[in-house]
Amino acid sequence: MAGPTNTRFAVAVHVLTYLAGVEGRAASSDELSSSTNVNPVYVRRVLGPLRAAGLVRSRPGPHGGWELTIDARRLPLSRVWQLMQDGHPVLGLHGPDPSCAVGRRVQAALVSLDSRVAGAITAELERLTLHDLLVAEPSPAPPGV
Amino acid sequence: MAGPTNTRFAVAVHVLTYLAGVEGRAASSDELSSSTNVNPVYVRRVLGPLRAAGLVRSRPGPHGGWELTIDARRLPLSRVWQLMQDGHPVLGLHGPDPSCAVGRRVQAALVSLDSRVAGAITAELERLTLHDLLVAEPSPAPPGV
DNA sequence: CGATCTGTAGTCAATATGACTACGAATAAC
DNA sequence: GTTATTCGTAGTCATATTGACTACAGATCG
Repeated sequence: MAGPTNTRFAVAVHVLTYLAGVEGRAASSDELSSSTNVNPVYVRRVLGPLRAAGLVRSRPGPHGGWELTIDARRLPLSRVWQLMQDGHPVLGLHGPDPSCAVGRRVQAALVSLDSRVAGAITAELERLTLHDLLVAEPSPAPPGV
Repeated sequence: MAGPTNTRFAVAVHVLTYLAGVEGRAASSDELSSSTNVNPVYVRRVLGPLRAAGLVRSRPGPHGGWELTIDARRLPLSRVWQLMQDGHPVLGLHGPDPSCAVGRRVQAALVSLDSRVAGAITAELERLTLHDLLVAEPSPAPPGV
């Protein structure tokens, strides 16, 4: 189980925090790209679901870009996680032999377990809002950069 | 965040449940392969860490194979999960621009969040033992197989 | 010895992930 | 209107992960 190689949640949190920090003006996907170090197209693709959920707004054209449309204090990270997870299973599932009773039982148990684990993650992330990240203790700048 | 494509935990749980069900004799990786529907080599690779942790034992030769060496009632699934996870992050991380303060702050927050999420998952899985899977309500056989 | 099984290296195909190019459509400034 | 900016999205490509599969050495039992 080498961890997920998927950075969507991390990028989403990063971008939202960034937007919360520059409240008042819009930030382009190019600007967000520089801070996150991922491709601007990828930024736009990650932000798509967040816009659909009403967390951010985007506008094309000069002085366009992305803006937060929700109070950072009222945005728990669980919301972001759920939007990025989009119902996908947390625990990987296999495809056991359907004619094996043990296989069917384990499979059913794993599916139900997955919901519970997703719930546990949600509950844990519920306790932290975007605003908490904004006021978090800043890390020191790395030396020699 | 398309879920993990990794089935190690699922296979491990499946195999352990299977072994708990045939207590008394050893099951070969070929037999386990049939039930789980994964390659026998993969089964052996998944079981490696579980053996190292003392959950199972293996013996080569005729009538050899794998045996559970621990009471299923005393084996919480969290143990299995931790062994398969092996310290890997649960939330994917990105590599933000180190010269950006927001980036550093978010990065640090995500790392700490990851521990908390892993802890939440562990706590949830702690509540279920291998034995609970053994006595779980069996699913009905799928029709037409 | 010979059959059976594990242990492990190594190859391969399928899939996931993101970087990147490209271009159309929307918007603002002039 | 014209031009510059920025989003929206399709599509390609390199890389990494995953797990199937082959192969074979070593252990064990009859």
